[in-house]
Amino acid sequence: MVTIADVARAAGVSISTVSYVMSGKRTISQETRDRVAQAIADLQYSPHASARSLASRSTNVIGLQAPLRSGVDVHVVMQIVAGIVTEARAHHYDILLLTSDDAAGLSHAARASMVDALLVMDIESNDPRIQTLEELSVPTVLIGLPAGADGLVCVDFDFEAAGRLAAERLAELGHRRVALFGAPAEVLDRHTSYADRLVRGFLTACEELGLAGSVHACPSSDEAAQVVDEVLAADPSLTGILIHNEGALPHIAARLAGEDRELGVIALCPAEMAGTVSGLADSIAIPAEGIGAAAAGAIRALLAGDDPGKVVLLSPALDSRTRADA
Amino acid sequence: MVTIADVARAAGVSISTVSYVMSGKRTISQETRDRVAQAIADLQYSPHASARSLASRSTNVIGLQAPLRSGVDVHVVMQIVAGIVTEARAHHYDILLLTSDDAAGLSHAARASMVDALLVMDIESNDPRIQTLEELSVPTVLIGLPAGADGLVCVDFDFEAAGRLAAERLAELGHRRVALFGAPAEVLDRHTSYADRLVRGFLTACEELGLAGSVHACPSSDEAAQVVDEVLAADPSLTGILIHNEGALPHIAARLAGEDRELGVIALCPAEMAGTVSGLADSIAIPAEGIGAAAAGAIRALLAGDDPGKVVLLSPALDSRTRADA
DNA sequence: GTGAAAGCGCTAACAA
DNA sequence: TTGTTAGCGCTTTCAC
Repeated sequence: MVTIADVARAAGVSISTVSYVMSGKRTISQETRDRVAQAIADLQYSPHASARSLASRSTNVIGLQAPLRSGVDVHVVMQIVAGIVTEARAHHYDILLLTSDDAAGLSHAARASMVDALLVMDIESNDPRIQTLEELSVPTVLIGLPAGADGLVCVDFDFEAAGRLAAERLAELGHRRVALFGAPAEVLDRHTSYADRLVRGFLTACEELGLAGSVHACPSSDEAAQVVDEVLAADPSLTGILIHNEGALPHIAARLAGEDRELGVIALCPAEMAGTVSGLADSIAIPAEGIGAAAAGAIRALLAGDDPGKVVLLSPALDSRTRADA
Repeated sequence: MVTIADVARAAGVSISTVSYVMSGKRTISQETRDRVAQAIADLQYSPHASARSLASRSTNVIGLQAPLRSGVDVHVVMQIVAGIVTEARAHHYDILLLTSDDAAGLSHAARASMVDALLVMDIESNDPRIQTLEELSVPTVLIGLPAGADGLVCVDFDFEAAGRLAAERLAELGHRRVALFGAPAEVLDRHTSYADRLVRGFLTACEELGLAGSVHACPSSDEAAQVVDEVLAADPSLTGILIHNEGALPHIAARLAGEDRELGVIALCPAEMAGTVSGLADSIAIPAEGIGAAAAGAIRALLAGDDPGKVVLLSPALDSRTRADA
């Protein structure tokens, strides 16, 4: 293993000079700087991360708690993580994927000084991890918007506005009876933040607009088609539909393609995924990668002492498609 | 921040005693052990990870390079990662998600002593990272099976055997002209290890069995249906089909449901995903989580000085479904 | 069965 | 502009 002392010796300088060349915290003559840089390159030196963080009291690592299972849309999760990773790399941060999904995992990472900050996904409206996080005094960003988001920075797509937007669009298209085919029951039941907010926005807007709106949990498989069948059968004048379920989307779309009545179908999903399906009147893109980037950006701001804002919500937009299909 | 010195003081013992209580590397009287444990609990002490790894020369962290974009099946990737994470946690390892996807990222993590071992996914048949890894002298496991897997441990599902198995099954069902609808062109073009091996196993077996076999890249969207249309149109006596493309699977299955000829369709995908689709004669499960667990297990063996075996391949199995549908 | 103390490789005063 | 050195919090020899 090559240490800073090896580099110093090779360059004929002291170890602090090497350290200062790397950090730039001191003015160094061009000549020594070159010699040190050369030695570093020659020896393929990388400073020992642990030694550095022990001395500097910072790790350049962000702890990430991400949902790896459950009924979550994997595409969305992956893209959010990709956004986090990209933004993190751009600023020389690494991501520690916490292997525990509870509050204890978070406080352990924090207390053991494994991370400079925490990024927590899959937030529920009343998330048990929040109290722990607030006591922890580690810079923290939540992806989601819990009920009592008191002390913590929250970043997310504005699902509530998206629900509203969809309802308005369906009303505009002339639909009076509308339905949201949403997340699996397990996700709704545990009051996952985004699902809760989408439902709230959708139903509130329906009420304001005088629409008859309903919400239906859907399994993320072709069984979703059965749910759709039942709902359509129960209400022959239901014509407006919002779909928010990655796994169910292709199956629901296929099912609706065979329907007689004049439907208006809006999908809420990543943009590429909307392109995968035909028969949509409209879609609202979930900017998954943007969520991740915004969250990582908020962490950076926090660590830099800047104010990222208490709540950062990415606005939804219609992506009207004038396709001839379906 | 609470340090080992705080614990020692609270328990009325020396620092080294606290350390030995935690590591168990020395016999300690029951009484002192209890006092120390009590102090640790009272103070909510977690040893400083960097200090520990600086002194002990090990991090308890595994570096993971995972594919976050491209045409890869996200479900499979997520499940593999979940398997890794679960197995890692069970043995008190954490996962550092490397934010760079090239060889430089790997060698940096290794040289900076950020990790005890490396786990590399999305291996290509001739992967440029392999040489770097071999020079690195860090315990490494690849998920995939590159051409010159000389010095490194490889773990994966046996895609070659799966291709063979599918061909045999199709032959057994009486099909003489068969097709593999596989990964997107980009994945095949860069010779991703699993795609390469599946094709090889499938075509080799076809030849041995006297089947006319063909391979077709498929986009992971409903455009896959067009590929299927063309292939079926071009060969009216093609009846045996193997599908290996998560995104395309529902669309291809839907397309095939409307076909007149007597088809035999096999899907190669995670088991839950197969349950999502109707019209399958058979399926072969990709034990994604098992792959991750096996890979993490191999890392453990490596770190423990045991021999995980040079190549660990999980065997495929048919999951015949006697469904009445389709 | 327990302590004292020498590092691990680095950063950041302090000194020049 | 550069060097010397005291820690950072832990593990692990020695020593008892």
